This record gives sequence, C-alpha cells and structure tokens, in this order.
Amino acid sequence: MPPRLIDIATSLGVSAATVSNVLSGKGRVSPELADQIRSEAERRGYAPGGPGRALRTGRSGVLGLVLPDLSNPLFPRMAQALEHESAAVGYGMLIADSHGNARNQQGAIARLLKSGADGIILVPRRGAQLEDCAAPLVIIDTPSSPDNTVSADHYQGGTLIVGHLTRFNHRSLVFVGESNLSGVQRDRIAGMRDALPSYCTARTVWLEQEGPAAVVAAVKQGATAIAATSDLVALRLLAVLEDAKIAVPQQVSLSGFDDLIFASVMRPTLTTVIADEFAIARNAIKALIAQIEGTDHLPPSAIPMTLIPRTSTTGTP
Amino acid sequence: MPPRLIDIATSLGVSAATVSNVLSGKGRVSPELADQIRSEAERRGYAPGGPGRALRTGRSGVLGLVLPDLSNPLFPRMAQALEHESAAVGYGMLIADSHGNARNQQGAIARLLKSGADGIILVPRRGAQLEDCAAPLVIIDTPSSPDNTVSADHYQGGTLIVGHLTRFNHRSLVFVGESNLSGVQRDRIAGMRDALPSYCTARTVWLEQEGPAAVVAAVKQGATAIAATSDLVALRLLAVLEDAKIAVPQQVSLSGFDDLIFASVMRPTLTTVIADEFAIARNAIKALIAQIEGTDHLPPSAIPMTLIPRTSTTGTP
DNA sequence: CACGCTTGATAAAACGATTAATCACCTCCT
DNA sequence: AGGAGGTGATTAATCGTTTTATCAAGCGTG
Repeated sequence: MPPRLIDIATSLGVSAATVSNVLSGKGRVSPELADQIRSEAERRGYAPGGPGRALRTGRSGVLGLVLPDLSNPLFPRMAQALEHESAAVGYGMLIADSHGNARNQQGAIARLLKSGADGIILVPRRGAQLEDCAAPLVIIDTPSSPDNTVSADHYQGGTLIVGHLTRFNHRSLVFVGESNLSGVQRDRIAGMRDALPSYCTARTVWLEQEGPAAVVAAVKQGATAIAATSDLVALRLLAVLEDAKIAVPQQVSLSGFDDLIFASVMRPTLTTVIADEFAIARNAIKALIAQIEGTDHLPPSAIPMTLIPRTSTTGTP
Repeated sequence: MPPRLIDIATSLGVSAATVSNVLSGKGRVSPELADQIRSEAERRGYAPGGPGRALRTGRSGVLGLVLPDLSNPLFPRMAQALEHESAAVGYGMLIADSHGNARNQQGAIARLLKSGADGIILVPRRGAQLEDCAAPLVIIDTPSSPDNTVSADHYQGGTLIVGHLTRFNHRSLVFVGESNLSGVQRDRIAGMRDALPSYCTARTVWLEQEGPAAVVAAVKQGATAIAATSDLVALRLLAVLEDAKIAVPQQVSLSGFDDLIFASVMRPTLTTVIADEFAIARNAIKALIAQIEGTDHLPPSAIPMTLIPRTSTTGTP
C-alpha cells in the first residue's frame, strides 16, 4: 500500500536504479529527469526506507535505548531528550527497560538488537557491568566511569551545592545518598566533600545502610544543612524531618538533585541541581551515530550542572 | 557477523529452506534432521528475524508508542508497562513523544511507521483528534471516548473517591481538575459528581480557568474535602493550602489520582486512586497484535480502579 | 573514419529470509 | 511390473532497495 521505488520508476518509464540514484544523489542522471523523479516522489509521498533498504544497507535507522527504570522520574526526561534528538537526525528510537538488574540489562540489549537497532544507548543501573555488546554502544553514566561516553558532571554538581550551602554560613553538613553502589551518587558526594572548606565538617549517610534515622541524629547533633543526591531522597528526608518536628528550612536546609517534577511545587520548594539533558542527549546521539556511520569519534564529554536555589535552603538561624 | 540462516544450512550440508522449515515448524522434515538443525541453531545463538524476514513477511515485530509527554510522570509508567508486555510477546517497542500538540502527534505516527512499526499505540493528548492512520491502531484514552480501545475506568475511579470522602462524613466537597479539555479528567469528575449523595454539595473548579485561589475560597466557605483529578494537582493544592494556613487533613481532606512517585512519601501521604497499568497494557498489546495478525477483535475494555487510602483524608473535625 | 572519452541510463546481482512448486526416492497395491 | 501416493528434501521466486558493471549514443580528435 505505501508507494514503492518501482512504482515511481514505472510511472515515469525509467528504471528503479535511476530513481534510486536520483533520490540518493549518487549516479549520473540528467537534471531534467532528476527533477521529474523528485517531484513524482514528492507527489506520492515516497521516501526510501523500510526493510528493503535495511536489508541492502545493513542499517535500519533505529537506535536502541536501555534504561534502568522508567518509573524512576529521572529517566523519562533522559528518554524524552534522547528521543527528540534522535528524531531530529532522522533516527527512530526503540526502548527497553532493564528493571535494574544486570541480567535483564544484557537481555534488553539483545532484544533491541534483534528488533533491528543499529546501536545502543545504555544508561546503566548503578554501574552494573555489561559483558560486551556486538553493536555500536554509548554509555551515559558519570565521568569517572571508565567506559562513560557522555554524562552530566556530577562531581561539579556536588561542588555547586556545597558552595551554595557554605555561602549561607552552614558549617556542619550532612551528605545523604541512597546507595554507594551508584557511581553517579558517589561522584556527587565526592564533589561535595572536595568542595568543603577546611573550617567545615560533614558526615556522609548512605540510606541503604543506615536509614533516615541517622540523618535526624546528625541534625540533632548540630548539622544545619543536608545535601541529598536526589530530589526523591530529599523529599523522603523532608517527611522524616517533619515527623521529628524539625522545620525546613528554619532549622535545617535541604537540597536535592535533578529538579524532579515535584521539586518546584512542594513546600518548601526544593533547592536542586540540574544538567541540560538535551545537551547530554545531543552528544550521546552524535557519538553513537558517529560510531554507526564510521565517522570520527568525539572524546567523552561532561555537561556542566547548574544550581537552582529555592526556599528549602537558607542562611543559618 | 551475526549468524545467518545459510550459515546453519551449509554447516549441516542442507538447504536454507529446510532450516527455515524446521525453525518455523512448517514443512516436512525428518525428526532427526530437525533436531540436528535446532541444536545447531541453538549452539550458534541463531534466531530468524532482521530485515530479511521483515522484507519477506512484511512485518518487523516492532510496535510504535505515541505518548503526549514523557516528562509527565503518569506516562512513563504506562510506557514501562507497555514495553514489558510487548517484550513478553516478542515485540519490540518504538517510542515517540508528541509534545502535546496534534500536529506532532500525526508526525510522530508517521515517524514510527517509517521506522518500521507494525502498528501504533496512541495515548492522545486531551482528546486531540487524529486524522487517520494507515496502520493497525489502538487508542488508550477513556471509556467515554468514541474510539477508545482500552483504558482505566476513570468514571468509576471518581465514584470511588467520593464514596471514600462521604463515608468520612464530608458534606461539602470541591472537585478540582486541571483542564476540562481532557476527557480523562472530565470523566473522573463526572464519576465524582454522579456518586455524590443528594444530601451533599460539591463545586467543580478547573484550575486552567479559575486558578487555585478558587479552591481556597471554597474551603473558606465551608468545604471540608477536595478531590483532585491528579496527584500533581493535589500536590500543588497542598502547597497553596499551606500558604493559606489551612491544615491538611485537619481542616480539609485532599485526594489525588494515579499514585505518582511522591504520593507515598510526602506529608501527609496522599490518598489516591490507581488502575493496574499492566492490565491496561496487556489488553492494549493484545488488541493491537490481534489487529496486526488478523485474529479476532476484542471489544473495548475498561480496567477498574482502586482506592489507596492514606493520611491526607480523614473524618470531619 | 575509426578510436577513445564522456554522458545518461539500464541490467543484474546482492542482501536474508520465506514459501510455493518441484523432484527424487520409496512403498504399496493391483 | 507399473502407476498411485507419500515422504523428505531442494530449487527457485519473491519481498524493496542499492550498487556495480555494462551498454548505447554522441562528440571531438588524430
């Protein structure tokens, strides 16, 4: 039902090869005939593609995206940006959710390749190692990860938030992450730690190990600011602090990461740190297509992050 | 580089047709030879597919999903469920984000089809009409929408929440939606309205038209419960109420819809209503594949919703 | 005038799988 | 013994596009 190359060819009394040549600008065709063919193709809304072209060229024009968990609000934004950028350069986007674990991650890659992906963009779950991948591959992780291709500069993001908090005269801080298996979270906290002036002190809490009570305890021992590695962690801490009758930001400042959907509408509104996902997506797509089409490699790049100050952080009382 | 049908064939000294027959269980092949072929295919990790099969059969084994907005936290859950169900039946999943407007929606469908989708699953933006679609199509909207294929029973969800609130002796309610252009939101509020006992009163506020101040006003005039059409709306209202020194749930009860990620960790935790997205996804995929493979049609179906009572709703003071 | 060169187009093979048609061989029956 | 019928495999066509090799025609030149 969709128009085929041969339809255009026969309707103009030329051969299929000629039409193909015109549309790809490759062979030698007279300008007049080329115009006729182009306008006829236009008229019928024809564009080469489909399984025929894929079979011949070995490429499908589709990229595969493996995400650890679509229900985690951070990743859909990445997916949206990646889909947008890949559409902009004429590629489709297949998705697969690895549901966190490494086996599914490998399976997800296999599924995408079987469905015809020309290359894979992988957002790994907590640095889950992948065996290896028979296709062009780009990894969006954190700059300190060895095979990272492109990502936000999480370390620098950490320095940003600590700079913000110390400028508010906070001297005793708490850094809170979910899991220290996550390279992203480790790097964020490393940035925080390294940006800490010598006259300040900080304690790091991994919720997975110590639970939120450790954070409350730290505040009761005098900490006046909490920097979490994620807005979701910050939201959970806010609830726990409220239960402990600790007021944010009056008694303790609180910040997150990623500017998730609720950060700007909760009370207090949440100070957070973001990166331009579209920039990351653009670089990732560019790097992947370079691999697929065999053009030049770009070096791994890190996108700088930006602080968004809101009402959850303020000066010490 | 990946194994081909012909590799298996030559390595066993048989013809490609025989291998194809064995793997699809179609022709007549001796059981012993069939076993040999199957084990050789297994050994090499071969599975038929790719452009060759797509070209011959006219099907790619890939479905296309059009979402209005991946950054809205409701849709990724749907996407995740759909991807999971389509993977379970051996189909890949292409995504496209229509960014809300109807033109992009049409363009997104075209892109997906060009990338080889065998059929389309469409989650329309606020009932945005689509011209028509040359491929099998399934629409996930709301049961009252004329061409809806499968969805949650939003109307019944509305009755659920009002039942909950009136059981708590609330007599004066406020129903709050974002936009009355949304069929889903209209149906949710219709259910609320129809479930309202005669001895109760309710006022409907569309935020797009009147803004959140109208809700605060209604509460000051005596309303003791607010039912929002979305958790995100509820969260915004919570902030506005807090600013107006109205305590939730002590002075007014508040409920949402969809159990978004923050609903269970905010304070108060948010009473909400959900549907089983996996059930919706399963039906949608089943209906689409039935269309693609030409098997029998199922009638449109509505998945019942479930109430999740939390601490944001309570009895009248 | 015949040769070589350029120009403009075509014929045909190839990509990897499916499938209808065909074929060789064997057995059974009359 | 000779056809009918069944079995197990192969041959060849086909899907839509790209690309290499080929071909015909025109033109200037030695």
